[in-house]
Amino acid sequence: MTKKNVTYNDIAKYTGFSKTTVSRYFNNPNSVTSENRAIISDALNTLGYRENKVARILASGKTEFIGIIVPNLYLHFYAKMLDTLLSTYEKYGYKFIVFAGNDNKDEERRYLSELLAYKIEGLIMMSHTIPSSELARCGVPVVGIEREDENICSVNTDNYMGAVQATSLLIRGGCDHLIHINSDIDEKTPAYRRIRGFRDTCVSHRKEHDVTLCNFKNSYSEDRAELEQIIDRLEKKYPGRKKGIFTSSDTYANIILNILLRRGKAVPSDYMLIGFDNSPISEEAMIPISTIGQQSDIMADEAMSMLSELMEKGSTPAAPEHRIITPILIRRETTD
Amino acid sequence: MTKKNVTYNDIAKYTGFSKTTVSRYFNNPNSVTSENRAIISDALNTLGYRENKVARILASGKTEFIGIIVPNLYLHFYAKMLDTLLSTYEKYGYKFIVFAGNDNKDEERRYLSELLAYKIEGLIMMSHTIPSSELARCGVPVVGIEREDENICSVNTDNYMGAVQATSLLIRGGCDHLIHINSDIDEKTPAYRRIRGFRDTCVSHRKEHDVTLCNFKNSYSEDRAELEQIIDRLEKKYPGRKKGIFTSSDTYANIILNILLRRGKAVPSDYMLIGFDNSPISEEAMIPISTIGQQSDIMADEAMSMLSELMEKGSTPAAPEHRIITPILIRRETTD
DNA sequence: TTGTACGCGTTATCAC
DNA sequence: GTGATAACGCGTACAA
Repeated sequence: MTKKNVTYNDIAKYTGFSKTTVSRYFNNPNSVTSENRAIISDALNTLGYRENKVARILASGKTEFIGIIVPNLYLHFYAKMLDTLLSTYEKYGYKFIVFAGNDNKDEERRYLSELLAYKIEGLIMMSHTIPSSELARCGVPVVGIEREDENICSVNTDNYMGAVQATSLLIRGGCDHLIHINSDIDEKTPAYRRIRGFRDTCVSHRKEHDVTLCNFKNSYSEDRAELEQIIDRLEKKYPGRKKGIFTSSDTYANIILNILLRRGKAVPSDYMLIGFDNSPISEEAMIPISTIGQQSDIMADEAMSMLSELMEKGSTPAAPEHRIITPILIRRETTD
Repeated sequence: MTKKNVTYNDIAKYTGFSKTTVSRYFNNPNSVTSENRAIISDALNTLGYRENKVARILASGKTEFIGIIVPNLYLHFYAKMLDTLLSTYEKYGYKFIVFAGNDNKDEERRYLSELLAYKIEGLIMMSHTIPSSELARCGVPVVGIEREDENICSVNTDNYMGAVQATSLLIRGGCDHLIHINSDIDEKTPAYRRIRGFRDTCVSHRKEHDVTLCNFKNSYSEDRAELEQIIDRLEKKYPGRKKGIFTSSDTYANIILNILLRRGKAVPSDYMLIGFDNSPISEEAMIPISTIGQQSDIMADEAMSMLSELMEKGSTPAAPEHRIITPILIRRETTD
């Protein structure tokens, strides 16, 4: 945009061919003599041509844009997910316009309409604020990841199974009392199934258990203070019993681990501990923390393959398809 | 794109106005009667008009696109930086097309040319593979963040000052022997100045010191193994001396902390420890780790204000401007 | 194999 | 305040 843009027209004039031939040089090279291809190629170089995909979009109707809205990128899960999604460029060729909507519904609506104005061909939605009923009406294929997905296609971790695996591991480890700590989430979010998986497993094994829902602030000191109180209560209420704690995120598991170690508790003999996400902290903790690993590479790939299918078809499916990815149990030192 | 797109033409026919008036409704509303505005507004709703910015780009020449290439998003620094950059949408209105180039020069070149094809108005470059000499010739304003920046504008942390602060803290803490651990980086990268800052501070205080450059793999187990050996050597070489370790990243500081605690060393009395980045791990570690905090919010804002200035002017400045952001010393329990 | 003519949806420049 | 008309850069029938 600095100087004048070189266009097909310039190349055409310079070479004596028509714009059409220049266009064909790019889109259907075989229909141009190899000699003429060389001539055009030279002209492109000497004139310093730069392709303009914006014009191509207008003519062809294909933008090759996919919109992504993430809640944030300081939580490792979203960062990792976005990283993996961006890497699919090599395979699918779609370009990504990315927004981070910090849990603000109106902002995210603006992001969405901005994306639609740029004629994205598909949307990958990881934020929670806009209900799927609304997303389903936006006119482009949408795939949700780990969010409420009643009316849209989605890719989710098998949260229920993840919780079952985690809880079973604690039971096998000989814990007398099981605790699940989660934030106070909506029943419609996929992560809610972790609570169900925990409860069901405890019940079917006739294990004493608690579910504690907290109002986490995503601030280390505040969340730590809250978890300190929870540990206090547990110590008082169930003294001497071997406890197994399953948290909804590795971050909380790590905070609890730090609290326990500072109090001189033995992990895993007094307390067993398992988190969720396989985020770096789980591996880097003082005692490496067992966790449930979401397979973000597979999830990203499924999301993209699903989305590209939807974009091919053009029509939205009658019933939204939900793909469930089984998580992986990662056993480390807090349970073994 | 699902059905037929509603365009200005449709609105014009429906209302009896011309396309021009419809355009003015959006771009210069005051030049249209409020009654006619109402009529157009109704038509837009009933026909279900959706603006098409791609067409606007072609006509106006302004894409409002900024390209971002990050090396990856699993390192917290990049994720946080991207998060903050994306948030500037509220202030500047630019949309971001994002690529993650995994340290592959040819891939990143393709990303760059793809971005140029979409007529980005500016580029924010956080990857290291493409030399700034090449970036300077790409035809759009470029701002680099924490990378080699000889020929481009940039925003960097004052790495030298950060290292001076960190080293001084260790010295004030009474350490006898100082160690700096870094990866084997190029002298041209901003982070190299951490090494200089460490050395200069040690020399001016006449402190015994070592600089150890490692070949880190970004794998916990491998890096931990390497750091174990380094601690072994230190223990043998300088037994009984109080050691102060300054690492180039919080991740390494945390690994070292874990190693030391497992070996029964006392932190901060036997060893003092300070990292770099103020990443979550520094706060979440068993003993909260002192660190040098890069002010990523300020850096992102400077990068954007700089880039928007460059984009306004249109011309590249004769000499690239380098903005330096002073980092913040964060004192936690590994030094106090 | 190559060229002509038109369309994509908007903005800009004139007129009125 | 409003309307023709020509760009913007490229793709694509259709014709040659």
